[in-house]
Amino acid sequence: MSKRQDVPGTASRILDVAEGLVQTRGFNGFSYADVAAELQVTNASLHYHYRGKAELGEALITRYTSRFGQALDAIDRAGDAAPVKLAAYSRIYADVLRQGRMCLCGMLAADYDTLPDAMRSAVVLFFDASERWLVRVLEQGRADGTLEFTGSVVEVARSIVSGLEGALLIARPYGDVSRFEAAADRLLAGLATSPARHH
Amino acid sequence: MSKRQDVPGTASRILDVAEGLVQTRGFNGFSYADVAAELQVTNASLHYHYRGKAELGEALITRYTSRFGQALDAIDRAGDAAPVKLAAYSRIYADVLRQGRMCLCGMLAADYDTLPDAMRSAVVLFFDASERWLVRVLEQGRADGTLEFTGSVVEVARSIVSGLEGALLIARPYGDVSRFEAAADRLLAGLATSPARHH
DNA sequence: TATGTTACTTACTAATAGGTAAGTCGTCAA
DNA sequence: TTGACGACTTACCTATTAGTAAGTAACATA
Repeated sequence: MSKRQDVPGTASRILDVAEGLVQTRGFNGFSYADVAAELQVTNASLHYHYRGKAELGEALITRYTSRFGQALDAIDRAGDAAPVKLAAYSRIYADVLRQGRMCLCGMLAADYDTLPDAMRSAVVLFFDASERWLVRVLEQGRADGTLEFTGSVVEVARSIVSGLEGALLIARPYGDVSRFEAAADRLLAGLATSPARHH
Repeated sequence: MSKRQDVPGTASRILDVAEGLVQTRGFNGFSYADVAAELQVTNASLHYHYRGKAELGEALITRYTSRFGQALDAIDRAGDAAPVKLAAYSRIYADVLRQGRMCLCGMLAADYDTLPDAMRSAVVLFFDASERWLVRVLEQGRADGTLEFTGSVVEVARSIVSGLEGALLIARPYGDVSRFEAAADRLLAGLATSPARHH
């Protein structure tokens, strides 16, 4: 019933290594051999767990999206005001950058033209899910007066996603987390009402 | 003294093709063979004009940066108000997207970890040049009252660069130029004072 | 104890990668 | 007209790519 070994299991350790490689080098910037070498298994062993690079890529996005969703759920459960939720959201990105990584799906957005169809759809689903969560937070914040903005909620949600992804993208060549933080803070500061005005 | 043929010349046609490939597929998503096939020359001919992929990449960034600089000079020569200049700046990005492309240096920012040193420096120079131009425009706009913003000019300039690059990045999976435009408009609308207030 | 099943390995393969050495062919200046 | 030069091509080469076929050792179940 349970796995023989409860050390993570090769399938998920393959995902761990591949995830890091995609987030730093892109989907066309790593090979099965890179993953195999780091795990000290053979190339063929990877093919046992994931039929091909396309399937590995799909599994990568699926797991990443589900973990991201869990992080968003955790933010929801904390039950803070909308501006605090948005700050927590941007902290997810900052943490990725602190590991010297790009957002997995941001990286794959750059590689989009070269991706197999199943991966393309999965990337879009990630951004859609992010957008839906942000829309809910923005609506909450506007309703309770903690957020203030012009234009549609969807447009604001999209500009947050693209603003944070862009800030990640540009911060990496400069190796400078504070560059990301400054951009993220500006982005979100433009939405929050001054604390005095709340309620 | 002048070229035998004034049809573009192979060296620059190589750059044209490679540029398109990098902007759509990334630096690790194309090969010398792809470029050679499209130009109907041999692989070895590319090596004659550019010693290796690293040198080709460098030439690509240098030309792109210089063309970008020319576009910025043209905006300056038009002598419009700062908000108009910023709109023209964002139009450069929109035009790239309309060709189904990512900004060359935005794409290379994603590939950054895999790039040779010379290419890395050149990418950073591109962003620095963009930032310097934006800083001048922002200072001009603040001085003449056409722009209004909190925080340092440099931070605003950086948030414009990363905001536009991110909007490009995310718009491509959706194949939707209007997604970019909406984000770009929001980004710049937050800086302009209402026309009535000018001077 | 036979029969699977899981998680691999060894030993390949064909295609593609970037790159090189040596030659060819037309043009041009002396 | 000769010889140098620019712009290539032919013919390689080696490493790496993703991927496969067949086997095996360890365990589990009946």
